[in-house]
Amino acid sequence: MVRSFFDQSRISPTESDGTEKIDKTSYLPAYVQLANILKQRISAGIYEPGSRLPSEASLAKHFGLSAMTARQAVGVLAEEGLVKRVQGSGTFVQRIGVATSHFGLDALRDVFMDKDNLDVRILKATVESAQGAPCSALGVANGERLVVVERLILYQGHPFTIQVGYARFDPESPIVETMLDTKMLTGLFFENTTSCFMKGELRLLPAFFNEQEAELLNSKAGACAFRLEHIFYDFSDQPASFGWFTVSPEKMPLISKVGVWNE
Amino acid sequence: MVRSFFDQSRISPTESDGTEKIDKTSYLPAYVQLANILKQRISAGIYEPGSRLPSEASLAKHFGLSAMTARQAVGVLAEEGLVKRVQGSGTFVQRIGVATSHFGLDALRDVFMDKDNLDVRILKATVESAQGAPCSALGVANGERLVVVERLILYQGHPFTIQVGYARFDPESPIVETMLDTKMLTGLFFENTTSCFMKGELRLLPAFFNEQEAELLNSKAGACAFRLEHIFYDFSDQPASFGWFTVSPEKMPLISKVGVWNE
DNA sequence: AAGTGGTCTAGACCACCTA
DNA sequence: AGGTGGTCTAGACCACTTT
Repeated sequence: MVRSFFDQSRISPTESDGTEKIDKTSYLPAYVQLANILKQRISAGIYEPGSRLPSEASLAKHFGLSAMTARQAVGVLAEEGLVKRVQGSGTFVQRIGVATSHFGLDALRDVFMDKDNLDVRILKATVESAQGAPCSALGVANGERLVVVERLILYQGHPFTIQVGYARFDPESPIVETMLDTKMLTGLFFENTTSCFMKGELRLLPAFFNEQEAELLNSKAGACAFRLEHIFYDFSDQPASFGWFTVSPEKMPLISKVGVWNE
Repeated sequence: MVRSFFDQSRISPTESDGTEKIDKTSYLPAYVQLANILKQRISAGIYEPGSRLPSEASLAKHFGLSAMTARQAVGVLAEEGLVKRVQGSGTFVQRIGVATSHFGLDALRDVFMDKDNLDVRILKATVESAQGAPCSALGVANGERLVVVERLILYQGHPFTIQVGYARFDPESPIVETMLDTKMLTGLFFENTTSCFMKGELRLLPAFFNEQEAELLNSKAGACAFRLEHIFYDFSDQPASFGWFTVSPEKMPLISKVGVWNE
């Protein structure tokens, strides 16, 4: 059997003796303690990938908890993707793999939240005829007038990203008002403002810097970059705004951990 | 006041009359029904961004539910990022923005799960001297021997992605065994196999196809692509395997929806 | 002190799967 | 039929924030 290389003694030098208890006086909630015990057992190979976890009822009984608390513990592992619940059947240990993973825009959020160190320069703010991607993204006829705004966003004094934004040209629209606001930092596409959008769609794409972008962002033309496209919809579900951020992968690393990391 | 363009009458043509009830005979769980009511109120502007949701206790009372059930409903919105809970203070409606978002590798998962339509060709399987990225990623000395495997993965008969993988050369290691297995599909980096890794780290990068990749994947050299790097660690927390997938953005779209989409 | 989210209990019933 | 996860109740106490 191939797995003989990975028998228990080799897997888990710090063997788990099965005597783990829940410390009800601990500041750590019981469900977190149980979740940690389960994680440790998974990482030690006691619960192998593909196998079934003890039922929530038996966990509750064994650890002296109520069923809801045991369930909450299993829920932690389920949210982390370590385990998969199947109604009527059981909870099964998942094998780790590249596809069970997701990437958050934490780096972007951290930068946008740190308002004190943010600065914005308007590179361009005009009205143009619609054509190409913005035209189809906003669902407007070719040649219709669109507001175009380009911004250079600096973080801690250094160029961070370039944003390009399009919107239908409507003098009464507060979207256009906001787009043309020079204090754009407190404007669209950031959490810290009064937004008039209820939903949006983001798309992450690989791209490379053109010469202008490379110069503005202190990079090299042709270097690879992320392009984060965004479409926001207004209250009548019409696409109201389209645009994208261009940012280098160094400034927005997309990293994801899978499996058991905290033991 | 700028928001005058967005007063209630304009926001919500299908006004919510506040008479929503929980149908306890419905097949839809009560907490889902309440979550939907809350979402609708948010999308209708009844709960504006930044404002506080009714407390879980008052929701429970108003809708005739127990506190736990009301809490579960609010939890749905919290998981979706529509709302943020602050202990001791309340639950607040979040404004939508680019940074409150995450991208899953659904497309990759769908392909890797559909084993019937998958095919793998080994492009290369050799032992080389370590240098460069694989060398530092695996934490081995320059010049140490590494197993290198390159695979072309086809989906429904068409080239889908190229994978390159490195591992320390250890004749006894089942990792190497698995890497050199020509039936690699049922091998490493996929969920549907016996894995000997307990944790891994993924990194998503922008890249472009080189000539070989472009030819194998029916694309053009210089076209932008995603590069999904992966490092897996063995039971002693040593990096055991390093590699990456190269895949075109058309075949692995990374899309994320934010805000209220189901009304 | 009052209100809020966070945890927890000891039950209960249901939908689903497997034997 | 029995086991499993999924939902739900009606309480309780705690930690934290606001007043």
